[in-house]
Amino acid sequence: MNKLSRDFYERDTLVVAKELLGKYLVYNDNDEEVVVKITEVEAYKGIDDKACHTYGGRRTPRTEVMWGEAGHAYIYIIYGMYYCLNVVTENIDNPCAVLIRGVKPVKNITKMSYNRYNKAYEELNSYQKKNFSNGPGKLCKALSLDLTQNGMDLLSDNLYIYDNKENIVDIKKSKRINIDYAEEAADYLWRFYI
DNA sequence: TGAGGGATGGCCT
DNA sequence: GGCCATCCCTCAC
Repeated sequence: MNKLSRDFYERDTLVVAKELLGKYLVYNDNDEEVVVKITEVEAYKGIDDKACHTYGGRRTPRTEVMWGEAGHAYIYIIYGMYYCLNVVTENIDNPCAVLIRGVKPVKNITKMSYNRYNKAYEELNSYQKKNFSNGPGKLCKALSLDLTQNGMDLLSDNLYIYDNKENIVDIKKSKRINIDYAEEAADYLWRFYI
């Protein structure tokens, strides 16, 4: 098992974001292991990035984890109803993160399906299967992540990312999603997907 | 297949 | 009091 090291996360956010594609995210929930493959991410580059929660040096209870050590999970509530999972990057006091926007189930899809729809995967309709975990709120629901896991160390045994040694060749990029308020930063091509 | 809109509540000023 | 790194349903085509 090639669990990603602290060094991996303590680097430039754009580099980490791209290299997270194809990696496997593991969550041990009550001794039931769920594994997914990361397929879509976005980079949020700290105090100079108008789309970032820490833009302008904002440091609040919500963003506190981003100001800390790289390799921890930053989870927040969005639109009052959903959770988003981020990975903290760069150094302490340089509050950057990578948002995990999409994943594909690798192991224990049954548990994920019950988390998501309270149904077996085989019972889902084609729309539900197609949109199973292709969004930040959806993947948190599928993995059963909420604020309980905020700040969790990704070098722990409960929540971590490992390198499956898959060769990712064709990385696509685009503007980040739903950050129209971010002026010129809304045009940066900091969304990466495979 | 895509656009349009409602739900919903914590966070921050 | 306004904003928001979303999701899902509806409806039209």
